[in-house]
Amino acid sequence: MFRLGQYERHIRYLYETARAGTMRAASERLNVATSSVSRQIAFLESELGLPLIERGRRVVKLTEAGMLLADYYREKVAHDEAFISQIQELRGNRAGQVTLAIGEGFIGEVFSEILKQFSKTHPNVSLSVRIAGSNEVLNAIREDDAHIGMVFHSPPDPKIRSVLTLSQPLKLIAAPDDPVAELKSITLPDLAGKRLALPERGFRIRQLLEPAEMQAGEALVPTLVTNSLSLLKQFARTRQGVTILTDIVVIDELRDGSLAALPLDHPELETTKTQFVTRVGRLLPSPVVDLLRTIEVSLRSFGIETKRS
Amino acid sequence: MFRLGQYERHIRYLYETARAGTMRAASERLNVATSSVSRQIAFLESELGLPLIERGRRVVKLTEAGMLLADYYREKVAHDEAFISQIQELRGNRAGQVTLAIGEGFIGEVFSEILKQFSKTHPNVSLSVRIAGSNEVLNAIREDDAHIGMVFHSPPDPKIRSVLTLSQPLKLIAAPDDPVAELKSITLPDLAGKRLALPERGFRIRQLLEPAEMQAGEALVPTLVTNSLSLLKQFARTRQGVTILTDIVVIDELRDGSLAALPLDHPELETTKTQFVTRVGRLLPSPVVDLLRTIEVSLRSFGIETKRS
DNA sequence: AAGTTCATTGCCTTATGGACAATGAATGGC
DNA sequence: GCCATTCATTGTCCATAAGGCAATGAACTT
Repeated sequence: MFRLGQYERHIRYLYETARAGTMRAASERLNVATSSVSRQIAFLESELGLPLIERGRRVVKLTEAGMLLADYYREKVAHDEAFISQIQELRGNRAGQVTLAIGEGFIGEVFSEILKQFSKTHPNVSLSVRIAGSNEVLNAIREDDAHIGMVFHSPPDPKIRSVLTLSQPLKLIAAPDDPVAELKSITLPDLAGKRLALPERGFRIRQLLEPAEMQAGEALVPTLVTNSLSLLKQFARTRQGVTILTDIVVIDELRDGSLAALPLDHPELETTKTQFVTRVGRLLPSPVVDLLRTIEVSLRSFGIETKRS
Repeated sequence: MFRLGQYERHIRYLYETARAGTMRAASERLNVATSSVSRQIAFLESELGLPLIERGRRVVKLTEAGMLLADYYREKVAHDEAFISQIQELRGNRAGQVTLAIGEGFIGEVFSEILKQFSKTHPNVSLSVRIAGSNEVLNAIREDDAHIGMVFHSPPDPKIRSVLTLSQPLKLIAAPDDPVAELKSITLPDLAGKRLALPERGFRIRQLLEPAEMQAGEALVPTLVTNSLSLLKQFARTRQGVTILTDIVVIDELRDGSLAALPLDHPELETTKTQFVTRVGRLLPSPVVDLLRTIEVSLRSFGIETKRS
């Protein structure tokens, strides 16, 4: 099959010859010998099986086929330029795409504030945010379907690297006027009599609670089990009972005082983390690095401690 | 100054590598040694000063810059193709290749008649027709694997341009001597008692029916579910029951009287379209444009309304 | 007709792409 | 957790296409 791409040089020589009027002038502008120009054009003609210039005159004139080629070349140059300017933008980090995969419950005012801020400083970067369960998030990271993942206490994984860690102990979440909200902290056995809402088994929170229950010899008996984190919040806010979540999930409510949080007195539950993760060995485009930095700075400014890792 | 044209080969290798998944596979398709592919890509990266592929994984994945290059290359190839067809025309023989990607169910006597007609007027153009599901069709268009796609009611997509639209309301299809065939039109609730055959979930027809069912408060309970449209037709023709399709799928049977169609009385289902689509911004080789015109004219002569768009 | 001004051709040089083989790195099977 | 595969990279050598130079040829000027 005929590959036009092989002939870029040939076509350029033809084009310059047409512009300059003679091969000699073209060869000067191109900084090559006239013989080269002549040869390349002749070769192109033989490949196409069509004459491209009308010979035997003082100034070179293109045939119809030659003009088609010239038009083609002009467009190609324009196309190339457009592409190069895209690359330039990319070099300057001015453009690109960043995809995030975020565990449920992390989106809220704080998070959208962060994204808003990033969009302001990187107007040409398009952001894509996908909400998913922990395992889906990790999978998206492993498969490079997302640059950054945000998950709660992900288990170590040879393909996953944690780049930013927030200490996010599990806490008891209650309405501010609930009597327990007065306490400094609370233990699992203390929860025995309380009405409790928990996420479904399969949520990482449950997976962390279970061994702790075993250890404390106290099985938690939830009144409500749901896969909706906002239902859990509502359960507590409307004083139906209490629930167990982390700060960042209820940060909006903590700030406006519609919910209160108190530490759970249990070593395993106080050391849980929320992590921003990427794939091990993945080269991150610079806008992604910028976003990570933005996240770090913003969280700090919201009073949330972060740790690089 | 940086001349992109010098790197046609390099970019092609990169592109094929991305398509094939590994350099090795690409090198086979390109009929060169893997080492060449590796070298050319590495060289291109050093010239651009940007990484193009993410190393150290089983299947090669392009970086952002790599994707830009792939897009660039696709367009370049399309551009080249268009140019070559111009040259062919100049030579006098209208030759070339046109590839179609067609949703299942659209092939029938009418369609093969159209192709036959086109072949007669363009004896040197080779036609390639690929039958596929809606999503595959759209993908083939996005990747320039096909010039023209034919799909049923495709959702808007920034890379897809609809060039020809046929109004193709969903209709109830029944045998002509089935009592329902006497009606002027029918509503979804009217179907309650009927034996019904439907395509599998995942077919666009089902995706359109579902919201309509919700809206009508009437879930359709199919007797038969299949991924074979001809089985659906047969189901109706042999009086086992009725099905839901569009005119063009059963146009042969409507014309010879072995099936009847009546409108479904539902706003969403009466406005569905069948579309001929191309990639946005693709410069179409002239035989492709000719084929589109042939399609338009032929459909008209078969009494099917078309609308350019 | 002679002198310019180009284009073409022959011959040699050089740079680039490619083949092949060895080495390294990562993955999947058992 | 180790071994076998499967790729990718690197070194060495070779073929070839493009370029330089010089000689030749063709067309236009005066």
